[in-house]
Amino acid sequence: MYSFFNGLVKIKESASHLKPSEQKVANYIINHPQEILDLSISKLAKVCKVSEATIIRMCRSLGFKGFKELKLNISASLSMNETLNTKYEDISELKYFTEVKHIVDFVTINNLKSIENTLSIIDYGAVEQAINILDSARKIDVYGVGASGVIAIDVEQKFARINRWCQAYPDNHGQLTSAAHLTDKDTVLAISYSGETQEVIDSIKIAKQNGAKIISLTKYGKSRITQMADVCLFASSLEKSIRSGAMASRIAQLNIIDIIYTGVASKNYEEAVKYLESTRKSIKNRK
Amino acid sequence: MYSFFNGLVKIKESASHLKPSEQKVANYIINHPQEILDLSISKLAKVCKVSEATIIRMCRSLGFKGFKELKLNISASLSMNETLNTKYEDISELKYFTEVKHIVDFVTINNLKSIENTLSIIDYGAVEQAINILDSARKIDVYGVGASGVIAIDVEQKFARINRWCQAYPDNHGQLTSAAHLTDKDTVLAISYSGETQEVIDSIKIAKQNGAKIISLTKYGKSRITQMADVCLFASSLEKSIRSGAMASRIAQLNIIDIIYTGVASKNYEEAVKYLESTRKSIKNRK
DNA sequence: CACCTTTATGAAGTTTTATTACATTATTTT
DNA sequence: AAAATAATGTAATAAAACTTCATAAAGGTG
Repeated sequence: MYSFFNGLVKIKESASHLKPSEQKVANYIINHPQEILDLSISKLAKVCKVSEATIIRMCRSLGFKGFKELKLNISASLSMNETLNTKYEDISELKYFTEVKHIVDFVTINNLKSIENTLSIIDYGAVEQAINILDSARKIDVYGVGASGVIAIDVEQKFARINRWCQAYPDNHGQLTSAAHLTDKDTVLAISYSGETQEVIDSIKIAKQNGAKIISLTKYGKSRITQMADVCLFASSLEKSIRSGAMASRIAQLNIIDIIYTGVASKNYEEAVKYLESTRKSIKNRK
Repeated sequence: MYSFFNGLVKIKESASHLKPSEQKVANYIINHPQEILDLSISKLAKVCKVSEATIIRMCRSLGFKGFKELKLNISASLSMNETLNTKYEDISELKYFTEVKHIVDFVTINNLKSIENTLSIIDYGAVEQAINILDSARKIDVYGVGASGVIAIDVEQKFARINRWCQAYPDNHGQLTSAAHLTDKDTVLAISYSGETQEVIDSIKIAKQNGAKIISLTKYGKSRITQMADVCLFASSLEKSIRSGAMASRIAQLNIIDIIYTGVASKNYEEAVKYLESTRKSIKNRK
């Protein structure tokens, strides 16, 4: 059975155990993987200055049935890398699009990439801490204005489903009022892409004075909010242009929210399933 | 440059435009992509009961140089799917997780997949229509309750950035009131994952009576809302368990929202850039 | 250090696979 | 129903992959 185990990686790993002339071929492949796909054995033999038989032998040494299988594997490897490495830059600006399909690709790639990038900078320790803090909180306040306010509301809804006391405050007045009443048993989830939103900063200052724990969710990097937070969560910061208005970062932030929500729910598995089930039923009956 | 149109998708898309005997081959490939990689032209011809020449012609019709290129492409497609397909089924239920990393993977893969799946069922024509309708609307009403209400608010914020009159109504009362005032120059964007939310149905009924256009955003498939809508947009319906509470579909819906928003913004490129710029400035000054 | 053994490589031939050119059959049009 | 056009298949050709066997290089042994 054909396996997708990254052909190129396999070659790189095993190259040193090959015979000298086989190594010549392996190295050529490592350096020109894309080109190989267009080359026949005889041409490749010529470029590498080895015989065709050597190439076949190399394929076998690497565990492939033959040259064809090697090529298929390399093609698969390349596509896998490509999938994960698409040039994010190329598409981060709003353009004048002539085709709907281009818009779809533009937006979708941005969103997919932002989730992937967020994943690449994730700090598992911080996620775990955040989950624990939220899990043991008496009340969870969620602060965020503008686009982050939408996320805050999403958090409130999610935690409501598993019967947690969680309230979103998308406006400064509500934030300040609530922060004033918090205790050391409570937690604030502060959402701000820039990490510099004044309203949120003012509010968590008060929350902190009252002993509440602060969890921040911002773009990657130091900011006034991260400096005040007990635990910092980050969403991809690669989005360059607010001009694009695409706000892919928001989707990455939601992904993080989903993660910590799932973490809390899973820590209380039995209970969570029960609540989710009754939430589901009560929504269904409304129809 | 990265393209979503990997070999298999290309085949699926174009299969219907092929000549009958070529279709036989295309269908076989779609159903047994993995197997193709091990088959020679003559063997494939035999299984499909067509001539070898037909196969070559099909490859050309699909835009490949020949059979070899097609095979390489399929191999690449499969690996790409594999990269993103990792055990989707296995993880669609909330579990008791022992490792934070498992939670992160669980949630992230679900979210990535839901965007991907949404893309695979996208109807470009409908997207284009939706963009045109929204672009020319005097006022845009966005209806959605619960989780969809959060999305509705997101839409409002997005369109506000490019200076469109767009209002979210996450509650039934507001929806009904606004619907009563709509005209045939207006558009309603109706968001409901199930497509059966009573509040939304009631509201768009009134909007329709007043001549407003209806665009729906629901899970894939027929529903009461889609039947009333002029244009139907769909987000992946693969999410099996409401129990998971992960609501990956929401992220897929946001992706669709981003797409139509970007479409409208791009149709008015100069203007949009201007508004986005002034939005950015005014937010910045607040800090 | 000459001889043998083992290992590595290449040249030429064989088989398989892909592709082309042309013939035949079906389908449409007038 | 005949002519024109499109679709498909057959058989020949070209190209590629793979095998076999010969030869050369390296390494060890009496």
